[in-house]
Amino acid sequence: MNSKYTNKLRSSGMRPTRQRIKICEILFDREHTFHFSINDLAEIVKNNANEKIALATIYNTVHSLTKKGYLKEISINSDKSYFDTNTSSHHHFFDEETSKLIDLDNEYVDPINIRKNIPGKKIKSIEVLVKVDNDNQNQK
Amino acid sequence: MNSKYTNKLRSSGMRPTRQRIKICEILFDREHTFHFSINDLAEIVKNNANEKIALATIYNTVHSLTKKGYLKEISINSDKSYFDTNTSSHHHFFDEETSKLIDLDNEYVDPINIRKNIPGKKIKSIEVLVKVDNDNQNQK
DNA sequence: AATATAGATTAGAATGATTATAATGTAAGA
DNA sequence: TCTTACATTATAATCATTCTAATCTATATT
Repeated sequence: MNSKYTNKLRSSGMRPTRQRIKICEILFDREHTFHFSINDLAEIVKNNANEKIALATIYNTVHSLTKKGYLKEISINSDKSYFDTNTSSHHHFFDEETSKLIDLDNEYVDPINIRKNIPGKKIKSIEVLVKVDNDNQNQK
Repeated sequence: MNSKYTNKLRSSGMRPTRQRIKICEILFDREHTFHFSINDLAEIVKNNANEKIALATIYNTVHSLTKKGYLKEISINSDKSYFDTNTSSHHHFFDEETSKLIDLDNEYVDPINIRKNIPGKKIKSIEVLVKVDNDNQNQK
């Protein structure tokens, strides 16, 4: 049981279990950034892995990876959580037709200056969500 | 059965029922913009109204008002929907400590220019979410 | 004003995402 | 190899939301 994720997990204080390694391979052995819901991931695990992983384990592992900073949670829709393997601060397009997320890297958006502040509060993040829809479609 | 909301509802193609008028009064008889979850609203209805309104009716009415453009849905948390009586395009602070939304009017944010586009897609909205937390608190 | 009916409300059941539980399994240090 | 703290698992529980089917009502028609 060895994988390039064994150390990554261990050094983050997570025991490198079979299930976690498998999930890491699915999530991070990719060319491009990957947006997914828990359900998407559970489907991939089911089709791809040669062993079952309990849904609760998938939830736990994704949440642990998020807490450790290897995944980023994104809130677009209220009915489901999305996660992103691109953990850098960046923005998103959300395609209303397909309900898919597309990264919008910082280089395409000028720095955003907020000319208001809330007493006693500190800005933790600034993120832009650009909703798009088909070009040839009428307003709803 | 008459109210300043009777015509507003009727002219939007919604029958002015007792329940809808009551909900409109709760939502719109306010000085300031109001951010709420369905649960918040249901609590207010329960404490404030002298009649029960079924939860399903509250959901239906809020969704109808949203569809008609009198409310705006905001996605912050994946576990709950928030709505806003300020339907103009504007941005938000989200206080991570209290889980409360605060309006961030456009005047405090410079126009945002997106230097990327998706073929065949048209931008419908651009919104900024600024997450804040207590100033004197350590990073998690 | 009385009637008919399309649309609205209702209570409760159903659904779907997520979390909790408690039993069993396992990584890793002694 | 043993031990044990942590993980995984199947299942049940929870919570927000939606569906259903019965009842009600606003309003157009008589």
